[in-house]
Amino acid sequence: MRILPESFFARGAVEVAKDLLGKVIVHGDCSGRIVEVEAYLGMDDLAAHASRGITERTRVLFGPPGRAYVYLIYGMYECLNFVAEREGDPGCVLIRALEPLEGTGEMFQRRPAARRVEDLCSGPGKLTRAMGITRALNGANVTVAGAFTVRRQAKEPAIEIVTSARIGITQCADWPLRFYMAGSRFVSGKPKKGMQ
DNA sequence: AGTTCGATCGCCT
DNA sequence: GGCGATCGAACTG
Repeated sequence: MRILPESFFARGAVEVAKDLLGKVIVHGDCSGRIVEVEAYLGMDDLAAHASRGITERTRVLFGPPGRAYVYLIYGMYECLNFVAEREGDPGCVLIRALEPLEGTGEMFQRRPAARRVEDLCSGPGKLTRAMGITRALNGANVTVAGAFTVRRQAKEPAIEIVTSARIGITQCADWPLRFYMAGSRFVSGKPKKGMQ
């Protein structure tokens, strides 16, 4: 698998978000295929942290692309984003769900509440816990060889992308910036019968 | 210095 | 389908 270069991330957040579907996040011995993402834009997107301007927390969003933006939500969960756009231009992609590939034993140890593989990484807070991704990785460059990277498989299966509104926000709630793989059992949400 | 509330999850009904 | 847990960032005075 090849590491995605910085140029992959140096594009519009929506484009990067859609193209990240099917790519593989590797952290240590664990890896997972991205099946659900959300795009967060710049100043006009009031749901995006970057819309409030540069602060200690959001600084990495205004830096070079291909960096991890990891922050704490609700006092207990971490969320993983990858910075998009060119340096100085904010925009990022929130990773919402993964299909676990390698290291599932380690993932179950970190998330004893998960009963099935489908529950391991089916949400932004779940996947960071399962993969062992914390704020210590905030600002990390994922485009260079190391323990934390995003990769492209040699043979990428064709995927169908479904678009919807983003989840759990109040501002700009109707913007169609959530993307997920059609038919995947690993996306977040309720285990209802029928599709989402 | 104090307050508000959030890009969530898991347990309960 | 509702709600409690739990804490840091950002904003107010």
